[in-house]
Amino acid sequence: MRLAMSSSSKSASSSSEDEGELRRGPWTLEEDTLLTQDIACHGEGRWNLVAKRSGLKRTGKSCRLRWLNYLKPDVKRGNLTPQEQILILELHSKWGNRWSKIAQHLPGRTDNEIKNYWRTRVQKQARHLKMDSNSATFQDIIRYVWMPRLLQKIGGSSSSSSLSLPQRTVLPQPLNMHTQNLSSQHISPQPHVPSLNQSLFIQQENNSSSEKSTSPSSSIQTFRMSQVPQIISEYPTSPYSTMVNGDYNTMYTTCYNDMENFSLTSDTASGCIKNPMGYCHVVENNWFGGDLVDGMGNMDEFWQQFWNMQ
DNA sequence: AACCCCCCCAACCGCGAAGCG
DNA sequence: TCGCTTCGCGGTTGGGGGGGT
Repeated sequence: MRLAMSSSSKSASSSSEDEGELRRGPWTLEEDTLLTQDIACHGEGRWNLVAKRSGLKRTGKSCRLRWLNYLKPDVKRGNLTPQEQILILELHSKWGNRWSKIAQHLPGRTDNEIKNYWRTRVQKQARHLKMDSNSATFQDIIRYVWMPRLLQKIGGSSSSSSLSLPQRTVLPQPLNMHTQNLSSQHISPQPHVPSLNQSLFIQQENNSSSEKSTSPSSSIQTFRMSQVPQIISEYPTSPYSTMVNGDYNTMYTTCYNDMENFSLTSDTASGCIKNPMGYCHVVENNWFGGDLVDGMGNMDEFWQQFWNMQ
């Protein structure tokens, strides 16, 4: 606990805070009550005044933060719903780290909470992928992996959602044209929700296997994830076809050749491969446990399964 | 049971913007 | 216009707790 101000702390006292020691650290129930009562009587704002008037040995700043992030009645507690997560991902791609602006579109959620979500969940995955979370490649992963996964969760949930996506939300929609090919599959995607495999993986028909991972001059084709839909639609008979024929023994290797590009190859080996061009992930076809609709409690679980495949 | 490690999130900090006399 | 105060934002920190060994 760091309730008392440590003597080494620098900006402990500023201007009008000389009388008595300022408290820091976690708020007590008594402090919460004092603050809540004061705001109930006098309203928000003039936070330094609130701090003095209520008798709290806190800075106005601290009072404001406590109220806005915790005590305010409409602050929503608990985990972010998939809908909220999608909204955050989408709005962040649009506005970057404008947390308060993003928070305005999530009623009851604070900028602090959204910022924490981004740092602890999203940036963590970027770190694992050895990517900059702002890189185009990682943005593509969010759009073509993460968001479809969340959409599946929403679509797969029978409960009605209280938060609907705004009209402008651009849903990931690669490869919808292949949905009809799934009729014989165990995969049963929700309407308009491409399955993860559909979204991401394309299979190389001539399996030239292991040397791909060691020779940068092999037939690896490199493209951005966002190009996948176009590539497939433009070259339906190319060496690549969508992975819809259910060869569940095939291993897939996703090779990130650099920060901006990646290539997709197939391989029969398992494990993690380093190739001279960069970092490779070997992903088993059934890395999602077979049925894409079932069993994914949350995105952490999703990523957990992803990394367990490494 | 004890210890360690890591993650989460509440709270803090610095700084620039806005407001005001 | 200036200087002071207040507000609000984004980045960072570190305590608590859960999970693993």
